[in-house]
Amino acid sequence: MTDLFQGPKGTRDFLPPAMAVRRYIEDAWRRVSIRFGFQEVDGPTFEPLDLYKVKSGDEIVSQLFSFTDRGGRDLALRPEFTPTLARIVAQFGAGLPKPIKWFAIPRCYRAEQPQKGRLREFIQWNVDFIGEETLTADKECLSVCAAFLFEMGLTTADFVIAWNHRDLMAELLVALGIRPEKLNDTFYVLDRLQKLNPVERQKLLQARDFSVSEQELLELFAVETAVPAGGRTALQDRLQTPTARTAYEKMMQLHDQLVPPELADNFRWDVGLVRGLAYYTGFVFEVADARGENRAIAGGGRYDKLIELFGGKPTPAVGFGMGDVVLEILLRERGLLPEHLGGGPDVFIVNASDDADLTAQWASRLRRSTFDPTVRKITQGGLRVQHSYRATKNIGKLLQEAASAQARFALILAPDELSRSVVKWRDLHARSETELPIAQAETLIRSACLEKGG
RNA sequence: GUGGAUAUAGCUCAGUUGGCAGAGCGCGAGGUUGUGGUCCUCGAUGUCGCGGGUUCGAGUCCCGUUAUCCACCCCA
Repeated sequence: MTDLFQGPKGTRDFLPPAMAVRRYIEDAWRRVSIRFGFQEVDGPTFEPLDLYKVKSGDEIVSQLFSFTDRGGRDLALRPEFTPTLARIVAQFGAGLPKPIKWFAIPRCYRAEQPQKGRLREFIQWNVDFIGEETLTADKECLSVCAAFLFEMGLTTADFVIAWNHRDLMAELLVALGIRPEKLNDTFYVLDRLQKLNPVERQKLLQARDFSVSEQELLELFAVETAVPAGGRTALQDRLQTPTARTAYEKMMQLHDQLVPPELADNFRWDVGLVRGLAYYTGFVFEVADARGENRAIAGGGRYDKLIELFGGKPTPAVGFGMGDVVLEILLRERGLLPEHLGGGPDVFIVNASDDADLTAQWASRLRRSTFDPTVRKITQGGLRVQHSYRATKNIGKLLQEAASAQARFALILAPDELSRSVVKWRDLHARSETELPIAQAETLIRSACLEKGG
């Protein structure tokens, strides 16, 4: 015990129940992506270190797991997928039909301090819409994201989507009196103002050297974030110049153009939303727990310059990522993880006869699938078959094992029936039983399993 | 990186002023010569996270260390 190795800090072991949950989530990601016409891709788990240094931002770079190979090349485990995607598109995009609609389910790595919802190794669903500069692409990303959340049983009461637009926001801020050279500081401050109390806010604003009128304006933003469309607010009262009014109007128009109808109630312009990734160019969004209890569920935005930065043709792109860790916590908290994920076998063989070989014979017959070479497809799938590895012929005990394995049917091989050339076929859910003539048993069993929703 | 809490069986945990290492669940074998998650009996598994100190004696007190959880920073 004391000498056992433990998994590295911030990693997980997936025993069968945990693996079943992971598969449940990944399958849904894949299913929804494909339904919207996205195709799955993947890339290497590690990349040149410089790929992330160029444009991901200091925060990401400080969390990289990096190493040097024997040829002296600096490499890093991928902390996110977007740079890999942009690299691939920069290299191969020219020959691909546009738009490119891709999704990926990569494992990613960040060397940060593990905590609730944040680990050092996680799985992140990525959906990217590349080569389309109109809002159609942004909207479709929002719709895919929402469709998945609904698919898992979440409702508009469970999550909110906050959005912002960096360029329009900059325009608005300048029009409202922020000095252009203070824009970066302003974004930095806006991102955290709402989480601070008035005294802390004051300190932060003074530390960043804002003028009195700038401080007053930012204080307003701090109090009034996530402005609902249409409502008259203190911010609207500040729109005294035509340019300010225009900038604000553009923002509101964008809101109306972006919002998917099914999300009207929980789609909000959030002046405090900036997002740390340095490659985002305009529209950005983040999906949050409506109860405010968890970390961001998903986040994304436009990165129109990243592909050309990696040497590709100028290509507009928008996408988002969703991590498995927070999502699983959220689904668990809301009671939305089904029980018995993974399911049990179709047939559990209970062999109470003296012939131990019978178990293997029946198992191999039922497991067999039929491959048709002319259509290059499996035309009849093999059944999922299990049996006991214990010596006992106690039918009660063996049925108990069948039940705890979540089997749907039990095939009972016992001396009395075998001497009459029949087997017993028990429906473990209905607790009903019939006899099948051995000669037709395989056919009857296959159709029974198929009927039961196989 | 910084702070707080925690660490005892596979899991969840109890363990009194320092005095023989415990329960429940799970796991294994059996109880009825052939029918279910129940019941009964029996069984295995521990250097009490690791290292040091105090003491006649440490799971218990002290110091260090590692890991986990929570929070900060930031975000999937």
